[in-house]
Amino acid sequence: MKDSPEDLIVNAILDAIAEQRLPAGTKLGEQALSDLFACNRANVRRALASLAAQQVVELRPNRGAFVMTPSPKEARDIFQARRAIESTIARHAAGQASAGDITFLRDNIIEEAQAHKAGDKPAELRASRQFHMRIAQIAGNLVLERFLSELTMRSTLILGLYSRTGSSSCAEDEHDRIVDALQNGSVDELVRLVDEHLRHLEKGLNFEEPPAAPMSLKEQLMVPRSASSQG
Amino acid sequence: MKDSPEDLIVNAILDAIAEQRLPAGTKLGEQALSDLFACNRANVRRALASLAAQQVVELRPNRGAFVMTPSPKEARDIFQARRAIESTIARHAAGQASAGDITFLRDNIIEEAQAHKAGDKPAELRASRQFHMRIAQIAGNLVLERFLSELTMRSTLILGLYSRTGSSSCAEDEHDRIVDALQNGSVDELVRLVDEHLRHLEKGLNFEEPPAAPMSLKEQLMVPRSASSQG
DNA sequence: TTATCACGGATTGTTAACAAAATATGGCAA
DNA sequence: TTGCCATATTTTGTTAACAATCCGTGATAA
Repeated sequence: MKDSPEDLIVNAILDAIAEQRLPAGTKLGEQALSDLFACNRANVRRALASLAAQQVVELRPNRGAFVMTPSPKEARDIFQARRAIESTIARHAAGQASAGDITFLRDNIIEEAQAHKAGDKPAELRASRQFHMRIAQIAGNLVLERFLSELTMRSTLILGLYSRTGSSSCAEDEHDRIVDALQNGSVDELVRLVDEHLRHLEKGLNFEEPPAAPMSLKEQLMVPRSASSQG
Repeated sequence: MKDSPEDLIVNAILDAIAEQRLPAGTKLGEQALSDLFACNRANVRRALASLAAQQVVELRPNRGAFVMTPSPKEARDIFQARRAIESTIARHAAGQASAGDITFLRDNIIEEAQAHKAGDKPAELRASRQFHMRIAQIAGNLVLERFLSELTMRSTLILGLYSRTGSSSCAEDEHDRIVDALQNGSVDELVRLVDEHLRHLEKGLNFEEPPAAPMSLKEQLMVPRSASSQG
């Protein structure tokens, strides 16, 4: 069960993105990563290639690797894909949930609400993502589960770029009703709720104002004068 | 527009798999690949990491890379996922096809039929795959298009492992009717036809007899005694 | 004959050094 | 001060050599 150094890097980066500790556009330098994980650059390189294949990282030749910055069009595609995949997942998960699954989901909703109240954004995002992924596990289709894993990851990046202030709180009650339907085994109701939930999430996005992309630690501090608020 | 050596390797392997020139289980030696593509092993390694992230290649530590051998369960998951994704694609493609799209698809059907008659399996598979991928392009969702690309690739591997003899010929007429519905813009009809088409494809699989996996050139010739037909 | 074990060749995994490219720095002229 | 250019440093890309592991072969013993 020992993970290869490459998997370690991949998972660490995915976790960081899932909790919005790594915002879109962040540069992922090879040296920095190989120092952090105490391994050689070859492993870092393979890890970045894997992440690039999952569209979570952008590989610019001779420039390096950057956390992907989804465009509005990509955001639209991703949520459309999520509706397609999560609807199917819901259809197959309905009535399949064990008692343990239901307990997990109920607890998860509480956890997310508490994190939200406490202003702990990483914990809130992690919980929300776990909610969707757990239902995918219940459905039992590993392919759809993997696709959704990728899409929720990219959704987190989108949220970080385009979400309106405080728009994620409306989802709490929806998660509750989804578990109700999941437990009752009312398929059509469940599918409807999931689809609606995702539409609400997408509606909470705002593509008007620019992405406001922070690039790296250094660039966050050393902003070119014109973009600074100071005269 | 110049491709990096890594992309070159990835695409070459994907093409080979799509045309069933590389059967499931084939070993992809690093030396062999770096010789073939006249590049260093580092690039080969990154290419294999990308392919592994797409589940097209299996990376066994200290053993090497092998073309993925999908299990029956995986086959089921993959076709289930295809129905979910291609239904959605169909819904968004209906009525969106240009004249050029229709021409391409009609020609493609003829091409596939001719290849089938001529017994040219690679050409037939390539055409069939192009048919599905073109419709995905018409739908205009890059995420779903990429997912489908991966799924069709893996479907080809499944076909190579589990397909009954001559079960792929029934699909010709179905493709025709799909283009009809696509052209007419009759959404529900199109979705129904696509779903049915995929169910027929899946029904043509036979999981009873073992995969009969050829592993490498050498192993195809040097079969252990018990598996040989000669006494 | 059959099973086990040791050895040699081949393949994968790791590391370090080098080359090429891009970014950052500082100086110069307008 | 502002814009431009040459240079220095950093970072990515490439290559080769070395270490570790696995596979096939053949010898040995029951």
